[in-house]
Amino acid sequence: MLPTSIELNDEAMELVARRFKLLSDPMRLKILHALHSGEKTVTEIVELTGSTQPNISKHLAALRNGGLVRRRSESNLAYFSIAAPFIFELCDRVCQSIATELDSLQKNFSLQNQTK
Amino acid sequence: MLPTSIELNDEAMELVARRFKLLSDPMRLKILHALHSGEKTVTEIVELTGSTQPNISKHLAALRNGGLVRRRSESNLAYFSIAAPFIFELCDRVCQSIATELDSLQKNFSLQNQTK
DNA sequence: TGACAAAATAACTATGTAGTTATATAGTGT
DNA sequence: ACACTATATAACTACATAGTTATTTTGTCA
Repeated sequence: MLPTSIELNDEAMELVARRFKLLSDPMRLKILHALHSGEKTVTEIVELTGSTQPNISKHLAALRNGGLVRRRSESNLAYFSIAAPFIFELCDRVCQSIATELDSLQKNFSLQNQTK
Repeated sequence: MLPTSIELNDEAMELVARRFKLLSDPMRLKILHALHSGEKTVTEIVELTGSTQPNISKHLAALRNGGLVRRRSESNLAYFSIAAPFIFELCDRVCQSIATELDSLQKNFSLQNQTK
């Protein structure tokens, strides 16, 4: 019987997909963006994102569960911070790809509009 | 009235999130993985992934719509290929982060089991 | 034209999840 | 103990989407 390298692959894909999934929501991206400048309390994040407290708490729980943020308690405040800075590399790379595509769209548009 | 830099930000977050979302599904990752070694027909991808033809066609449409793959017609075959190779950089980076975390888990486990 | 194969699409089901509202928990200061 | 604030959790709604089955479209070849 062959070793199930296919199944191992499936598990790996699952793990990777789950990570990307954490980054595939605009509100979670806003939270991570808010934390880019340093740790923040839940209330601060609520204000920065314009969302509601329960919603932010839930997203923070997901991000924490996925290992992307860290939580620290002080008095009755919860301070959250980035635990996996590499996510910003990912975001930058994606932004770059988007910018490149917009650029070439623009270029094509110009070419189309050139008088020969 | 202030320029709505907040709203622009929201749009950017949407764009980035949508890109990550394409990568947040195991089956789509398997498809992209299958295309890593070169362009493939739909039927070939179906066989490599073990999924069904309609499911693969739908995922391919999503990936194409998101600019990640390209489609080429020849006779009555549809050849798909990678249009945005940078996605492999992203996947590699994520895999790396997972590996690092598994490593440190392993290390912690060893430390716990050390006799003093 | 008719039979066949490849791929796309439609309709449907089932599941996941973002956001809301209401409530519970926990820490602080009086 | 009480009031107050910060955060977490529960229950719910609404919507998106992965996968399935059935059907349609399109090209090839006889």
